[in-house]
Amino acid sequence: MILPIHHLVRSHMAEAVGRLYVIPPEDAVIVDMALETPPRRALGDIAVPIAFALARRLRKAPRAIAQELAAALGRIDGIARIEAAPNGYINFFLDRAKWLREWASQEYRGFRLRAQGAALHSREADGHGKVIVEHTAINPNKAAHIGHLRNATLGDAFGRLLRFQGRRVEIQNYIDDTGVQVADVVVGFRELEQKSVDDVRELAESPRFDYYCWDLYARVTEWYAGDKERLKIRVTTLHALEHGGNDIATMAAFIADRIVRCHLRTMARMNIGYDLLTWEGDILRLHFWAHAFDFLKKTGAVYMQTEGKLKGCWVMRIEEAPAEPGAHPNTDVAAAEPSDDPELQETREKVIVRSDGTVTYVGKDMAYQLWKFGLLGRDFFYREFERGTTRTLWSTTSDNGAASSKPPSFGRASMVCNVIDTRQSYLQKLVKQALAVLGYTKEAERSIHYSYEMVALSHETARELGYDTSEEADKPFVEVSGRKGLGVKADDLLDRLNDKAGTEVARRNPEFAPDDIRRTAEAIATAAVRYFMVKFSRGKVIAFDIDEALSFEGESGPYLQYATVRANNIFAKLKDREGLDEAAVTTALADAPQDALTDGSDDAHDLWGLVLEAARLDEIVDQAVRTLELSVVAKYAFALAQQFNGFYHRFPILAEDRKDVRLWRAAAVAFYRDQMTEALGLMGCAVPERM
RNA sequence: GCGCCCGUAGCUCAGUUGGAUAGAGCACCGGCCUUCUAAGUCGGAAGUCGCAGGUUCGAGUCCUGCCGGGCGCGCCA
Repeated sequence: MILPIHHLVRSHMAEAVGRLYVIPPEDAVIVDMALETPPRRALGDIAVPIAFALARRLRKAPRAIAQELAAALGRIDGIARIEAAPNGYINFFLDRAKWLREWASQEYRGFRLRAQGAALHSREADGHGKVIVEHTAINPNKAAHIGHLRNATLGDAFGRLLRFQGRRVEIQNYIDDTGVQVADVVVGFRELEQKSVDDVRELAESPRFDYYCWDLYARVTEWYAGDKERLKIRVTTLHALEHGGNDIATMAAFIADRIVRCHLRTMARMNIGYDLLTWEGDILRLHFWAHAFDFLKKTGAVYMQTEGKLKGCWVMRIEEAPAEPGAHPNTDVAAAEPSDDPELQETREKVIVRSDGTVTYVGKDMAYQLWKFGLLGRDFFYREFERGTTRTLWSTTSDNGAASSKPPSFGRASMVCNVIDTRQSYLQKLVKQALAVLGYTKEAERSIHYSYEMVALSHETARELGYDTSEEADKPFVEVSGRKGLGVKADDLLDRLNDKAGTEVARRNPEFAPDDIRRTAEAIATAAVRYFMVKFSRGKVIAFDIDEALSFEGESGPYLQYATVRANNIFAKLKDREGLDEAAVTTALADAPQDALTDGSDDAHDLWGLVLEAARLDEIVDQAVRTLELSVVAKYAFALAQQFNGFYHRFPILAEDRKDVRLWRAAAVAFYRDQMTEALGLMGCAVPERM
């Protein structure tokens, strides 16, 4: 695709700049050389604005520099022409026929796309090893809601992008099975419903056990609010849970297991899967924290506070944000000088171990993060949790007896991405800092908090769900609260989308069997949700509106699918009516005249424009990974689909009489279809055969 | 108080490491189905890019200050 060509252009430019102006390759002007895509094909395919950067240094007009460089570049294989634009850009025109022949060829399809990405990235020193992406991490005490869908969709897609780039990826789902939320549901069953472990087992056989717990959890929250004394029961439950070996712990373990299975089913509907479930209970039982604690104590990263409010706690000093060099001259002084204000002093210490000896949440997270990098010196045992058709889901275990003798290698990553909403930024920063304090600066750098904003509800949707929104009338959206049972359950949303898509599919395809309708509707529903979740930038609060999410029109997943199905239909018809398959089309390109691509007409530019845009997928993925911004993939795919639809309406293929024109158009569509399918795949969306 | 994020068309949002004429979707108005699926397409109307300075050949984008909104800063998780 386009990145290898970028590489080619870059290296030739660097050579020419070095030769003409005696500038070494490590100079910033060459290292930071930007490549752009000109706004119109008539202007070129790749633009280099380097003459602007050189203008000041050389005391010369950008235009003159561009002209000198363009002349100095000479011939480059795969580049048809190089032009200095009057405004100072250097524009490269690709050899259209050469590249389209290559990209549309059968050999280029499928695995070669990935192989190329892999080859490219092996050149990068960084990120050689495995990348762990942790996402989902839903408390296993109730059904998943739309907020969880945003997390899982982002995490899953991010993992797919990394794999596309040829990196090794391990997807982990962290299960907090010993936390307050699970304890609360246990309290609900025992105190509010007087249920035994066996009663709960029986109840879990009914469908949608997760929905049952959703309501129960909301009731428990209310029950606590009714009498604060009742919170003591939560504390004793929590202790029993952490201790293990009792009825409470048995019930909690059972609930967590069943709810996790519910979550896995929900996520499977979204094409989301995992490599490993990591259970907090296992971290506890295998004493990961004790090891991490020794480590932190030895290095002095945490120390016992002997006076003040935090007396008796093990604390970590919190580093103030380091001053940007030259940003604020005063900041360095302020940071270096210890404050005399005792209040301020205290805010700079974070409790890691409480005075009663129990470890805080962030402490456990530090131990977990150390394990992810293979720095803890301890490991879990592993067991198979579920065997799927394409991959086996593994789970940690602390029970050596239940462990598999030959598990794959987990952990020991060279980079770790934690997909967690932005409200946990502070804590994630602490985890990162702990690594740095321990001397693992490289690992600290490669601890990435993939943060994103929350999903709220639009006022209309909140009202539709029957919630009183008068309290938040002045806010632009209504916050989701799992505690109050407020929110849209993921499965409910998917059910509604399935129904709606099913109706539409049945209407358009009367010949479909019920099974075809169901399968197609599921693919459409999934694409609708997934696209909706990635199309916004991660830093934006989504005010979830049910009608907007249910829409199959405009900028939506189904639009992208539709624009791909159409392309496939062309080839289906070509084969049906004329027995002409894609391989025949692409081989015939070898000696087809190139006028349709290169005669300088608007039609030729439009044809090539579709091809070039489709070729940019690898560039877009690169940008998305670099900026942790998946919406660029969504926006790119949508724009590409729009471009194709415009092409589709203007340029017939089946009804085109000119043989060569027809061939080039078909080749362009084939390549577009491959790239679009790949792009949709990166977002976890399938392309139905018909829709 | 401190830290992070957001502010672009009526609404919801794009706008790449600063670069060629600020773009989409929805909603609104008007065309296009004997033609490769109208979940589509073409056209129209709609913007002091929150405000004020600054840096630059060039600022929606970078810097400073302010205004408005969100989130975080616990011996909760």
